[in-house]
Amino acid sequence: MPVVTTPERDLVALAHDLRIACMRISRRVRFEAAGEIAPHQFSVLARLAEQTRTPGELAAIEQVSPPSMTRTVGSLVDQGLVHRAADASDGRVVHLSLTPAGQALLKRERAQRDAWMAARLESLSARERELLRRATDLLGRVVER
Amino acid sequence: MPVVTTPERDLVALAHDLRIACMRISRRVRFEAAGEIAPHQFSVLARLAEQTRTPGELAAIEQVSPPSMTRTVGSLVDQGLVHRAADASDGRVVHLSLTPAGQALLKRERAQRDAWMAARLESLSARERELLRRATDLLGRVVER
DNA sequence: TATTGTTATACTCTATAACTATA
DNA sequence: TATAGTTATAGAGTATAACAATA
Repeated sequence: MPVVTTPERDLVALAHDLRIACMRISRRVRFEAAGEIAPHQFSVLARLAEQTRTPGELAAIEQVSPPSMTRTVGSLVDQGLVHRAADASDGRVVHLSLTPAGQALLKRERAQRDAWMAARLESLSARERELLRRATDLLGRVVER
Repeated sequence: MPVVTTPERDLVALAHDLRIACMRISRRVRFEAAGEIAPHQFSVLARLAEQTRTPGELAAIEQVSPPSMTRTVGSLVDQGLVHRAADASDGRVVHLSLTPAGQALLKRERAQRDAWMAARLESLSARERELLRRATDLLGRVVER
């Protein structure tokens, strides 16, 4: 029986294989380069590294309820990783930012994850790395909002 | 100031960007193609689709404690997605497998995830898809055990 | 009255320790 | 005595509902 190859079929097959590859890498990074804090805490630190945010903003970005974010932030504050600051003009608002310890921890975690990934790529040829370089740029472009 | 580019630096930069791209895709698949069951339940169904396994094997593979797996499996059994069977010769052992409903649910979930990914790739040219095809194969080879 | 954030309470997933059944 | 699995209990993370403070 001949294999019928249509563009649609190719696309779905590629989508499947690519998704599996990405999710497998993601899973193994989280498992094998697991660090000092939980994933949801890491995620919040990463958001706060971009810019100062309020609890409400973080809850929306991370798609959790405000009470959950209150709890997560509270834990990070207790660990000395995040700083709470009052707003100058609106007494309801809280501004959250990373402490130096929070910045240092985030940097360590990221280095650990990058090291895991780099170790997988070490055996590749220059040509293969160039292929992945271009594929990475393409992926970034394709999934951006 | 000239940019100094060493092979090591390139490798780490690629590892970082590639890791970020993969984890972002993984995250968005889980968020935006979220289905009827929780991620840890999905993961167990996927393992049981490969082959019949015992609770202890699943706990080891998923890196959770045996009691946690007992609970997860219990929930899946209650939902009619997984079947428990006694071992013929060893009364302590339990064999777990997917029910038809479990197989169907797993198939639906995977189709939903693939559809999300395929939608991102739709706008790509044939040349770009070929690039991703080769990158996907490379990734699979690089991270395999 | 609307908004921001927290507290009250409950449910789920996780873990360690203890227990049951079997080998 | 060791192994496979479950039950007992407790610790996080999450959710909805109710509350406090502020605009």
